[in-house]
Amino acid sequence: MTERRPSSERRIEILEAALTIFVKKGYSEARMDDIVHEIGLSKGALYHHFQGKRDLFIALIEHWMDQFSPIERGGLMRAKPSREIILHIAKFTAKLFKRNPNWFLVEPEIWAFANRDKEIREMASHLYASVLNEFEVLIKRGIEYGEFRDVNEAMIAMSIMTSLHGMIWFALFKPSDFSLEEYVQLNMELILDGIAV
Amino acid sequence: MTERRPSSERRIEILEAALTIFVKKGYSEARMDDIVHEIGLSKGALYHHFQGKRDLFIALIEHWMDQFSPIERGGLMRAKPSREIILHIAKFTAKLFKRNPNWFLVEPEIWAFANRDKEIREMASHLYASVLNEFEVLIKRGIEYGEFRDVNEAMIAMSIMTSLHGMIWFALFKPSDFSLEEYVQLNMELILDGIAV
DNA sequence: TATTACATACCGACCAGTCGGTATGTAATT
DNA sequence: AATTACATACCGACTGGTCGGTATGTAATA
Repeated sequence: MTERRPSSERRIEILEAALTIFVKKGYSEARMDDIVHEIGLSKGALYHHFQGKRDLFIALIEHWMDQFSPIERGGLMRAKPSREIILHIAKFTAKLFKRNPNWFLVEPEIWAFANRDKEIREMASHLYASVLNEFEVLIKRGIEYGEFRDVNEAMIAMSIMTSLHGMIWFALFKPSDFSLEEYVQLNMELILDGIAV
Repeated sequence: MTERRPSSERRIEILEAALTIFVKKGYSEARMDDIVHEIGLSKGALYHHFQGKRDLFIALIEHWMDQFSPIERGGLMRAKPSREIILHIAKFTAKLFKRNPNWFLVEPEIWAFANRDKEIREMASHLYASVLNEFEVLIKRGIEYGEFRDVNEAMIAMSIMTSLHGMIWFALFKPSDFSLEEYVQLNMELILDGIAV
């Protein structure tokens, strides 16, 4: 029998295994047995910690959203110009991606699920809204301080988020022309230069 | 019994039904019976025209890629500046999206499949490479004619494609701040202004 | 000794794919 | 213009493996 561990720890371990499997095979093709096998646990154990597959996936999304909260705090240095903060967030995100691509590669899976599940769609909507809002605030601030032109901040926030999402496409189809960091960096500068006064 | 129709017609009818179902439920959750039910056909008929589910999906991707070939010819007016052509393609794409969102909403499904199926990944890679190439050519041309600064054309091409992909996110999470057309238009102008001399 | 963390054996709904058969063409032969 | 021969389009009951979930047990821990 596997070493016993407190539920709080084991849950996280399961969630991480689930992430790996869900990314590799996709939600529907992922087997509960695969996940359990990944950590040498039993099905009974899995169902002891989670109610079922959907429940596990929702827990995973919650866990996933927590992992991204550091980004929200990426704007620690409130003193600096918005441009610097946004570039920092972008660089930080790219680094995060390099270290753990799976956190990003689940996203299409979440999208797909959101498309047919209202609750999950609302969860995702909520997250994206808060990310967008953070960028909007930064841009608004930049406009007020005469750093940016008087642009539509919601639009620019979306452009930024879309660019960051481009990383996922990048990871899937691996274009060889340039590196991920270059892409994020240059793309972000393109946007920021575009709205500079 | 359903009216008999030549294979060429019936295949397309099935592919269109498959598109609807795959978008609504996702590949794995889509049932062959769902597809067949959509057009009032029998399972036997479906398996007469296609070898299986995966085969059907591959055929769908091929059909899907054909639908996008007009985009490649969106740059008919070779005389005009690249900026105009690119804006035109973007507008055209947005219009296409409005008219038939399903053609775009399968894309996450294709991505997800590409992630676990080499053949499909290569098909998708090939398409994206050709789309990227078209934009690259346009940008290179713009640089040569002194329309754009001396930028990395591969990078900008990716920025453009990423922005267009943002439409999918848009359709899924429907932000209320502005319309799809506005997003595409403004986003594209942002990029093009950014690389203008 | 009650509870928590796990294991094992098992269930049964579900669904891709099969297959024997029918119906409707179409083109050569008489 | 029948008749024969073959091809294409379609039907739907059936099956067999798969996999999410459950029932029941046991060992560790508090």
